[in-house]
Amino acid sequence: MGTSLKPANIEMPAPPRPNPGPDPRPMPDPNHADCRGVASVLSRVGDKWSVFVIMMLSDGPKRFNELKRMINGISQRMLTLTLRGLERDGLVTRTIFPTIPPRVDYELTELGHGLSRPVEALGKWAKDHLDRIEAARTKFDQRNEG
Amino acid sequence: MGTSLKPANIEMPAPPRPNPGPDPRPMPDPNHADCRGVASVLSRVGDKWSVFVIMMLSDGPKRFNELKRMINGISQRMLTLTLRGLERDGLVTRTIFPTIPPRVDYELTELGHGLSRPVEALGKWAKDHLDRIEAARTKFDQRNEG
DNA sequence: CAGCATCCGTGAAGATACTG
DNA sequence: CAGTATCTTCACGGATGCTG
Repeated sequence: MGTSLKPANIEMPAPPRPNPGPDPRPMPDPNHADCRGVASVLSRVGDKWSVFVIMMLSDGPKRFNELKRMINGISQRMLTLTLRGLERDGLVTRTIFPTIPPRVDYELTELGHGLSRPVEALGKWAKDHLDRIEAARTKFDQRNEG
Repeated sequence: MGTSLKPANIEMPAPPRPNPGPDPRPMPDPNHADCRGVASVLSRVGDKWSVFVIMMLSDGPKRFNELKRMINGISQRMLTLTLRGLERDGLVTRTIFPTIPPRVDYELTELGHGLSRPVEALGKWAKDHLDRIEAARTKFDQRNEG
């Protein structure tokens, strides 16, 4: 199917872009291969439970139920899965003390602490601009709903 | 169901925590109310498509299909939803040019540009430590699978 | 206390087709 | 070109019960 290739009515001159030059952009990393991997790391950050756990652990090791209490709303299942994920990524260590009852401490690794910095920066930004974002949301919802 | 409250075998003295003091931690923000809102912002960052779009838009406005091409793998539906979400949060603007064929430009707002900075910091961290993380993953998987 | 196994409901995401 | 609408799928997450 030709899908019409009429030379008429094609690409409009419509809006004069401020930047029509020959690609003068910095483009820090056009490498598509990296994106995949980076995305997997970012998705971990996007996981709200992971972020909370990292936050909670940023000031020292914690026990399982200690974390569960602090986060307040997470199910045991999710906490387990979250911790496993973080452990898998080398972001937290899991230390078992063979006492009775058993005790397990979770602690951020060097890598985990490193991650906590940009995450906290992001969290700070989020906190600082939260009101503006929520305002935008309300406004948008009103427009779209009224 | 007493679940046993024998004074014996209770809380162990097991591991001498380096920090058993009366909570000398900084605790930047114990406010639980904020967490909810912050989480909603973080979840947006965690959404891989949102991050990609923000990245793509960080160097100037783009059209719908332009973004679709650049991201390569996103469905039209997801791109639409992602852009709607970003627009709702006041992170991107949507400008319609009533030409034929129609043209819509998406551009980061001031807020969106502000967000792109910590996001890129996070992306940089992810890229820098990607190999270490992937190594940890492989190692973990081997342990758990072998 | 810490954690796994299981079941099940919800909704997020892809594919496809149609409209302005 | 830039969407909307619909259908289907399936992974995420909660609840529950059991083990070491």
